[in-house]
Amino acid sequence: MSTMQPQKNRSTSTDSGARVTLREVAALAGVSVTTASRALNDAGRMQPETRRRVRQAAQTLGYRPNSIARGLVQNRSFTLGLLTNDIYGRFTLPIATGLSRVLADRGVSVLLSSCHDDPRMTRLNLEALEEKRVDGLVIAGRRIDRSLPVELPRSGLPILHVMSAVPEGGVGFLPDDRGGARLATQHLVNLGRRRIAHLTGPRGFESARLRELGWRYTLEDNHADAWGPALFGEWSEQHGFEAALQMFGADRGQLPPDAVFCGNDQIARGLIDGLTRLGVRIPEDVAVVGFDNWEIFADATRPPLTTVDMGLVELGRRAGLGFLNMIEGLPVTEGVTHTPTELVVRASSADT
Amino acid sequence: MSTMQPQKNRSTSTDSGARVTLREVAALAGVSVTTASRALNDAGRMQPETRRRVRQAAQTLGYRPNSIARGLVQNRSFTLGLLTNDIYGRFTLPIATGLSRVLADRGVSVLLSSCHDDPRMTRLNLEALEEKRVDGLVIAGRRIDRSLPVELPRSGLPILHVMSAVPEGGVGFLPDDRGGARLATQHLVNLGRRRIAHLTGPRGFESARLRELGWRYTLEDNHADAWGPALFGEWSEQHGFEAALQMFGADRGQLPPDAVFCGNDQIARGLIDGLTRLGVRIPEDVAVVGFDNWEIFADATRPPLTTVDMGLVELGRRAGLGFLNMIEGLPVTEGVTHTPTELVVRASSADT
DNA sequence: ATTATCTGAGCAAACGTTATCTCAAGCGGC
DNA sequence: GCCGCTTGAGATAACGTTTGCTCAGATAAT
Repeated sequence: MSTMQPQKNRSTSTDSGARVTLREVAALAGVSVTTASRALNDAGRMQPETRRRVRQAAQTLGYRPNSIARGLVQNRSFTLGLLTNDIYGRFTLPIATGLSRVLADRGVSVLLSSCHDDPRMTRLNLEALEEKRVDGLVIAGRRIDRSLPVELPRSGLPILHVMSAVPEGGVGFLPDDRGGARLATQHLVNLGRRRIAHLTGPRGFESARLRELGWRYTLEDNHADAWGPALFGEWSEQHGFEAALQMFGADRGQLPPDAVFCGNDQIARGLIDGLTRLGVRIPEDVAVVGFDNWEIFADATRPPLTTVDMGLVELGRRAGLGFLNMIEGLPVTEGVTHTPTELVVRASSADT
Repeated sequence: MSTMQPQKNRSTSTDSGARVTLREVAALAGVSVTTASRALNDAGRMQPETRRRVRQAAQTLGYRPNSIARGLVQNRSFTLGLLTNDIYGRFTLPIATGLSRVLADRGVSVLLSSCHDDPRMTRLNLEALEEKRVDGLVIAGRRIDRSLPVELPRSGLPILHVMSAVPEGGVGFLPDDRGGARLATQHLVNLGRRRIAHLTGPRGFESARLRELGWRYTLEDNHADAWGPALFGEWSEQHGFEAALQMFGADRGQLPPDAVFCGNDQIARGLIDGLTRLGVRIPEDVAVVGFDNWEIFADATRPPLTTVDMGLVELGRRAGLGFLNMIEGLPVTEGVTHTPTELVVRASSADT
């Protein structure tokens, strides 16, 4: 055990721990604080030489502008609040990555608040974000048809919803579930498969319904028949595993599917396990495509799984751009924007 | 498309969008700003009645203190920077949860910066955190024997390392890998297993080495023999799957193990898949224990997997407490603190 | 020459708090 | 009735920026 003192250095000349302020930069450059400020911000008019001198001084002293002071006068915090109920961050972290990728260059950082569907926690977090005067709020959920238990604050604050229900008149970004399903299904059609089944999560999930629609419509577009109706169930390996037996096990008086589009990678994983056990060959007998591109699953199946990537990083990026537009008063697409998905082809749907 | 104007309301009397300031609260309560500030902060001496009146006024107006202004004068931002290279957030998000759980009550929020092992990104993020004047920094990695590619900033700033290498003289929090391995192994011993194998990740990982040590020492403590040396390999299902064949497939002129302690849940998953295929019964013939309690795996194995939970939320909590102590100049344990793990017993090691 | 315009730069006032003094009133002790 | 002490509260100066205004000198227009 040892005691560490917090630093309490109100700048005394050359105290190395103390932060250097604009005043010191100005002094070194031989200009006023005003001029120094303008020089560093590329604002105002001035002799190029003066600007250069100030820059040089800032460099020498290792000056870092104090974002707090700047925030006070500009009434901004250069901060975006990310409120999420995602515990393991499967969705939230890629989105956060995309967000900061566009925001970092603009000096905006992300304040992460995970409230575990706990209203008290949510309120506490929201109050903290409010006091920190975040420049905007991103509400990130886990499913696109539920909203967080959150009473949204003062009007005028830019708010974006991602991976969650978007309220009337709100701005939101969701992955294009239907489009992703189309990509997957079209891919299977293109491979020459003609008996394409769909195996997915609970009917109660909007995502499941949208993916089913994408599957069905794509088949229609191609004048192909579906292999039976979609099999709704749990978002679990168990569900996929059991479906394998159901589709191939007993004689159903019907040819089994030659391709299965699964609503997520877990289901696909279970299905593949089940099929493998039954001696069904993948992709020769049945091609399998998943959804999510959760690599821990997609790479673990044998063979590796072709799957739809939701492009969550890109989704975060777009949300970030939307946010930037909002705080600058530029036009922003109201309502829901669907961001593109991408098919990642692996061996489970290889051309045979 | 529609245009949304940013709010630009410098408080004009009762403009509903404008933030209410302390001045207005003070006016309503009929006191000076100074007094209002003290009343709300439980500071100074004053008539209880006065304090009450100010509180009431603040309540009425929906006053939220401006953390930025407060930060400027107190030279704090009430913000903690969390720098991580974890992409999917498997480790980082639980840690962040633990962190904010203790920090939220103290008004401290978490600024998330994920730098993907990209030095440029890291520097950019670090600069942003520096300009935001974070009160401290938590460096969160993915493995305990590597540090992030990061040049740490001004001395005096509290820095904590979690799930990453802790530099000389630094403060760090790591899960107790060895202790977790002991829990797992002792559990198997207590079940009466006598031929306990260990199947884990690459030797190059400190975690793998520590878990192996915990396994070995626990066996020694119990005067039990190990079932062969530990099998190091990949952190993958593949590795577990192949090990199953190796242990049980060919005749090795040796009794197979009656228990396997795996270095992580993926390996355990692969092992169980392999064993099941070989017709080995779990837990009757072989008990299996994993490490990580990654529920997506632990619940997917059949039977469900007994595994060691690293207690990452608790780890985050402790790191948060450490941070609070540091900024208050209280004693902090230097060096590495190992936080407790917990055994989560499921059917794969049920008593038979 | 005289006036208008432009240029480069500084002064001073914000921004919303907290912190350091100051001060008046009340009160008990002598 | 004077002195010290406490109590309650306000005035004022920070904190480190940005920004509107001012202003002297240079340059261009009349």
